[in-house]
Amino acid sequence: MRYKQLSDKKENLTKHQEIVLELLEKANEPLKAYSILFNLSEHGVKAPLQVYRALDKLIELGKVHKIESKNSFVACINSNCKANSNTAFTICEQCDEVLEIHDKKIFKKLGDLANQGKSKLNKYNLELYITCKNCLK
Amino acid sequence: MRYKQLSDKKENLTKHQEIVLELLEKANEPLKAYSILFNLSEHGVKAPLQVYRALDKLIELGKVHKIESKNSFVACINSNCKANSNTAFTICEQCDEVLEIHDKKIFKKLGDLANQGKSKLNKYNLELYITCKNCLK
DNA sequence: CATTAAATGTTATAATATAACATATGTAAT
DNA sequence: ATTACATATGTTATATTATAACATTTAATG
Ligand SMILES: [Zn+2]
Ligand SMILES: [Zn+2]
Ligand SMILES: [Zn+2]
Ligand SMILES: [Zn+2]
Repeated sequence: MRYKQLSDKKENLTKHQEIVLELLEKANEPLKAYSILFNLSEHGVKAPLQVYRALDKLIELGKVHKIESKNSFVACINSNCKANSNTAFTICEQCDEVLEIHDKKIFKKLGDLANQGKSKLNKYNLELYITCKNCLK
Repeated sequence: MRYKQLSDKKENLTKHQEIVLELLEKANEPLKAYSILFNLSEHGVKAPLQVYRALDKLIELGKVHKIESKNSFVACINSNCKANSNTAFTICEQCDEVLEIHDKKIFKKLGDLANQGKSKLNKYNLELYITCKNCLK
């Protein structure tokens, strides 16, 4: 197996992958690809492709998720997401806060919705637009 | 109240709205906006905006849904979707078949996932990537 | 018919994402 | 260390998706 260390250890992300991930972790909110690009222009990231390639890899590693309905990206805060691309988020429509849903049974729950067991669930993408508890007050 | 008939009766869609909806209903699969545009160029639809405006209205009416992760649009086959923009689909990764999920309790089920009842679910977008029962064989 | 909201037409442009191809770098086998 | 190979980078151009801005038209209401 090639690139064993690069694949298995998070410390061995490439430079671009690392700074994109760091930026997303600091941001604590979804960022758009071009916003990442502008933020990192001082660090040698000069073209959209450099951002998209880093994002693709980070998504593949489960370290970043894409929020499809916002064309935005967030750092994963759930160590269980390592090897897949499932995403489940709440998004407050008032304050834009985005939180990753933690629910150990979510895969089963969503699988049940799929087709009463006749089909096989591979991956899910769930976006719940809410009014968060702070904004409800 | 203005435009009462236009708002309440599906027969009173505007011309563009009607032909876009008809195309989507005939297609039986998700179509992209520009594919709709090219398909309808013979019917006087000549610019992206004309498609997007019709789609926006149809989505607002619940007659069309957007599949966010595919930037595609489908006609609603569920008469219950009238007044909102909730979407729930299965998407077969092998054959690309897209089906709208019918589940009367889905709103409650997803609401439970949101935040143990501390937040208010307004709208959901669920995309389940599956291998459908035909492709499993 | 005057008022108003909604819909259309049109041109331009913004925002998001990928193609294509050349070069460089890290890993493993000989 | 040389070769082979996969992955990563750099760069330019282009494709795809979506909206801004503004003028004009159409349809319902009173
Ligand atoms: Zn995660
Ligand atoms: Zn909020
Ligand atoms: Zn529907
Ligand atoms: Zn299938």
